[in-house]
Amino acid sequence: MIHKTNRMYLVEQVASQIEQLIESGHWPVGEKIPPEMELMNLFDVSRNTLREAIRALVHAGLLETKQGSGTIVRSANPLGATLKRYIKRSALLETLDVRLALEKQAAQLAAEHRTATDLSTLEACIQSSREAAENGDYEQFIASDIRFHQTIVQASANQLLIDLYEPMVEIVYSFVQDLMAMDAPFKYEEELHLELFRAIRNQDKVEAASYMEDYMKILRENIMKLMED
Amino acid sequence: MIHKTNRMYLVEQVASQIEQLIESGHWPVGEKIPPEMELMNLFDVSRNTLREAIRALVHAGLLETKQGSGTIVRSANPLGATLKRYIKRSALLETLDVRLALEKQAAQLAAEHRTATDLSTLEACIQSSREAAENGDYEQFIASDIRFHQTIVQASANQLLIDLYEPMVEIVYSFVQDLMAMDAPFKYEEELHLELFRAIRNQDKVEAASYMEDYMKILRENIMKLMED
DNA sequence: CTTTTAAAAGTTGTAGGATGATTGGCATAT
DNA sequence: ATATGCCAATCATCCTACAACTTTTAAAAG
Repeated sequence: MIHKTNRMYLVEQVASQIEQLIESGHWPVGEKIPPEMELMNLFDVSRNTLREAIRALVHAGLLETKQGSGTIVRSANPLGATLKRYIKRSALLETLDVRLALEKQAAQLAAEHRTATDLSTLEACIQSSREAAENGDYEQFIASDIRFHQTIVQASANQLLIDLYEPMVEIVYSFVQDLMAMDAPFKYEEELHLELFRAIRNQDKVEAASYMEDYMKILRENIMKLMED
Repeated sequence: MIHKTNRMYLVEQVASQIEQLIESGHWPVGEKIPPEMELMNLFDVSRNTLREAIRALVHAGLLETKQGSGTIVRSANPLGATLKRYIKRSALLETLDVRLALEKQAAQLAAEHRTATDLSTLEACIQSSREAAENGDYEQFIASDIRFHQTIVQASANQLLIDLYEPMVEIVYSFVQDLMAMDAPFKYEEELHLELFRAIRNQDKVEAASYMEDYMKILRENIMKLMED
């Protein structure tokens, strides 16, 4: 059996080399990459070929071009941009269900793998959320609540789970923020967060999942209430 | 507050128009799209601009170009290709945990929303799996098992969940298929599948989730056993 | 008439050059 | 020191040409 000469076109070669440079950190996020002229010489391709490769990565969310200025690395995670665009067009309630699925699993895994650092971060978030709720500070409240949940997902030590969760929670909270801007009342479910924290600390998977489900149920109800306006 | 004039470059305009044509089904999956010359006239852009747009969609997995032949629509789901590439590079056990998360949630939602058609499809899959297991027919066994689980996810009626699950299960089963090709013994957990089916039919969310978890545990153990070689 | 072969047309891949649009920095003038 | 205008750098778009590959067509051979 002779393999079909799976020819790799120049554009693909260049694109995957650039991708490699980004993911390996040789071209750090936020920094400018060399101008087209240099890259043409570096990869020894024409301008068209190079630009097609760059355009592909721009569309994928890895790069960002600014006419007259240059091209910068926007992200090192190819999944983020695509997922975010997709989730943005999905129904909020569907997104919430998926978030529940991921975060419930994350809570169970976190109960297994949580480190001392994770636990202290979680405690700090709860503290910060309480203060923000008392002061009526929306922004700080949302920020520390996000960090609490992100910490749980991070503690799961499952990179795929982390990468899927990240864009999802961004979208959900941007909705929430829009809604809250209309001066809606909000209440911090401190006891629930504390119970969840304790379950993870005590490595009790079942309890952790259960409290997470309770929290999501309340969040869902709150969002639906807010959406009625 | 003056908004930054978010200028939309030609390439992006063309790319998003093509995306639209694909997602709306005007350019069906598997069919050829018009050649570059026609598209240049259609969108009134130069060949370079058009090609950059097409290249972006090729990289995203929506299109596929074949030199000398033409360009065909490869997929109407922008998420699929990116996710698949990503999952392929993830650890199998991490992927399994995420799959468990999604499918457990799917089972609960399916218990709520399942239709009569879903139920009969599920029954047919169980029947087909049993026959395949008795005859030792690997391919049919895997095919009908996949269809069983896909049907559950479809029955959840959550499009985001479906789109996330699809590439995941493909990767997992391609692993399984590779492993099974080495003449490994396999056993069909019929009773478990039946219980899961009954729970969904009876709209018992808790039972459905529980049986799904049991199944995933067994699948995980089997895969780990196979991977030891 | 059928099959084989070769030419031609069609299509995407790559190259190179030219011009327009935007940005950022530099030098000049106030 | 600040403001203005000029200039260079950089990306965006367009154009033409040729190469590589595929499909179709037509001619040639049997």
